[in-house]
Amino acid sequence: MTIEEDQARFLRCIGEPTRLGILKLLVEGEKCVGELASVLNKEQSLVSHHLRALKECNIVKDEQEAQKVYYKLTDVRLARLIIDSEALMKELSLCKCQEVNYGREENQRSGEGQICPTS
Amino acid sequence: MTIEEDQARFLRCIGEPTRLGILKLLVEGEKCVGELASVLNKEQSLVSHHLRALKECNIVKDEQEAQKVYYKLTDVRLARLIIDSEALMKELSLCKCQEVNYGREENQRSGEGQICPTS
DNA sequence: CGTTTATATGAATTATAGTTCATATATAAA
DNA sequence: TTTATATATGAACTATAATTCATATAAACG
Repeated sequence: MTIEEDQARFLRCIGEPTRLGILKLLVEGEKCVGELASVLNKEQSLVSHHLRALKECNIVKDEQEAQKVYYKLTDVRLARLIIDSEALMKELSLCKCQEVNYGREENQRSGEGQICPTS
Repeated sequence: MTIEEDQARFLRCIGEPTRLGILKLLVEGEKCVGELASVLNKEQSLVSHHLRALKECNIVKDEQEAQKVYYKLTDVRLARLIIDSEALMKELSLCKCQEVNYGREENQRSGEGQICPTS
């Protein structure tokens, strides 16, 4: 089991339309299953299946309160990931030819090709 | 076609083990197909298929140079996304019960539940 | 208790995606 | 102008995942 397999599972878990819908609602605050289903206009069982998938990836956690079960994000940084990836996706689909300053390996000058530019 | 569908496609495109392997190599600098295939120890045609998928999502772009075709990330921020999501995934899988300070909607006090805490 | 409300689950179906293999294309080199 | 090298492609196969439906569980309420 490689790190890429784990990371892929994690990203694919987030990368499903209905689950993204759920997660974006949970960014605003915790919600119960029925609430999610009705807002998203999806079947309760479908939402339940998706919540289970999210829970298995530790992306959400649940808490029972009377009959209802409330779900919330396990970590605030998930909200960032969701929001940032949406923004990035939008930009990339608009601008297919945005330049990146990595050089060919043999041509790299120092300072280029760094992963996290100080901005 | 909703924004969640687009975003899901984008995240799923990144969220595949071999493509993540490719992308992590491209974070270091551009590479040609054969180079990627040999480092990853995968068939050339498989890598080629995956590169096409990445290209269709505007995640990578290619540039021919003699017989070789070099691929690179379209945007530096993709490196950030890949690195940050790996870090987050690792933390979440270690710590399944990390608290997040969103309140139930009806219980939210001002300042809680904000998306991007100033940190 | 029986009934309503809320959620979960499993099996069956359908849809989507990854992989392999054979082969096509295209540039460069002999 | 044939041969070698590098990459792309399409079809067939296989694997994985999403959706639906029927039903199970479980708490609350009359």
